[in-house]
Amino acid sequence: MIDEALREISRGCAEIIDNERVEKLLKNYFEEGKTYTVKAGFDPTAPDLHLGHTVLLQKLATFQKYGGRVQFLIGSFTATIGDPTGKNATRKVLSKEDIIKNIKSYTTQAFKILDESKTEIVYNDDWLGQMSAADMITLASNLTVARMLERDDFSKRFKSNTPIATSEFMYPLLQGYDSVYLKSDIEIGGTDQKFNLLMGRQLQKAYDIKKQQAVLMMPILEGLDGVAKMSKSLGNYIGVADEANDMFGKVLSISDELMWRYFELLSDKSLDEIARLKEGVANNTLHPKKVKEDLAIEITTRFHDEKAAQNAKAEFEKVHAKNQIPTDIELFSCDGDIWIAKALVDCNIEPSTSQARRDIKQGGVKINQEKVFDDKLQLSTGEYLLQVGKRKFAKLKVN
RNA sequence: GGUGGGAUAGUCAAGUGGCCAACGACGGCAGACUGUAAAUCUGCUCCCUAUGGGUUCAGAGGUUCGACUCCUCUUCCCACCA
Repeated sequence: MIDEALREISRGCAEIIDNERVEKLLKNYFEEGKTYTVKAGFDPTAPDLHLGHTVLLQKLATFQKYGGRVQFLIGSFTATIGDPTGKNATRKVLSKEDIIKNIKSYTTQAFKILDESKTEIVYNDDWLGQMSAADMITLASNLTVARMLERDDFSKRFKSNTPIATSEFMYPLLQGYDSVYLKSDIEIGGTDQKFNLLMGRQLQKAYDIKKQQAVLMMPILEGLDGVAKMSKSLGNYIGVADEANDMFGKVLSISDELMWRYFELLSDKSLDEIARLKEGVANNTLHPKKVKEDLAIEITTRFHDEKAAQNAKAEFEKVHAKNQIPTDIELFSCDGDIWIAKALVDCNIEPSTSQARRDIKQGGVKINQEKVFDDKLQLSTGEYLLQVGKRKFAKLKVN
């Protein structure tokens, strides 16, 4: 039992620090029914979760299966500083109102994966906001500047003459102090959080918490480009709240290489089964597209439902494999004749008339399925199906 | 506090009086090829109904026929010294 739980917990993990502690906690749970706390922090800097976040959430859900009580920490205080991790510039600081707004959509999305009854939502504003200047100084004395500058992200910024705000130095300390306050047994986060996560252990020791938290790190999920970390600001993400069609399409657009990564970190399939699929693709008994489709179905089903996922698949085939037009196309209308470039801009499928003209000249624009090359074309009364590239569509009714 | 260096398009980064809407790289968009994949190749990449016009090189002034380039002030960043 314990072994099975351990295996499931360590699946996909990049690193576990203090594995013994994890084992002990599990043992206590299975033998005496004792629960334990698992902390994970989330910065409400963006209102929407994406699959990168769900890697952590799924891991938390696994812990919940085996006696873990999740401390879902909203960094309501720390968000006002901005986590410097992995950033090469000081992050923009959020206003209180933005944060509150973000939290709500954040948690509803999270509970698509987490068991709400085993989750406690905590805000670090509650304790960090109470700290006095003296408390801060005491906290800060736990860390030297030299150590801080050892951090890769800071040292890079330092070397490249990118500014580092002093407040950013406080970030790891505050995150670590959260673990002190919450007396967390385990904390999980991305590998890029290692420094911050370990700070929790160090501070728990400094503040005389008997047991230091175990730390479990998950790999960072690459975004759709397969290179950079999935993030909203880079636009390479699949959002939890994405429409089924988008979600399906986005998964299918990832490279074959990246697909295995997504399988490992996002799929519920067993590692054995994934290995089998991989082998099948390698020896040509399985078509990679088929395998990717299954993954897309699985992920889409998780956030929508089976039916929506199947519809998305059918829609996708229709639009892309058979080159037909999608079912739902946004309809626009205008009065009087309209210049084609202007029409494309008005329908939000081109950013500027200049860009529209360029695309037209390059054969990237279709009207009613026919390529157009005349960038001076006027559309007179009637209904038109406008298309830019492969995936931007709009219907326009000219009155 | 002192001294010196810097700020250029989405990002990095050339340009040091007219040849500059500004080299190049990356990113992005479109086309070809495909499995809407990847890789590759080609074109484009400030805005504007455009062989032309407009607004750009941190901000404000100035010198000049002409400024991203020179001068002054301001803001921000960096380095060294204190």
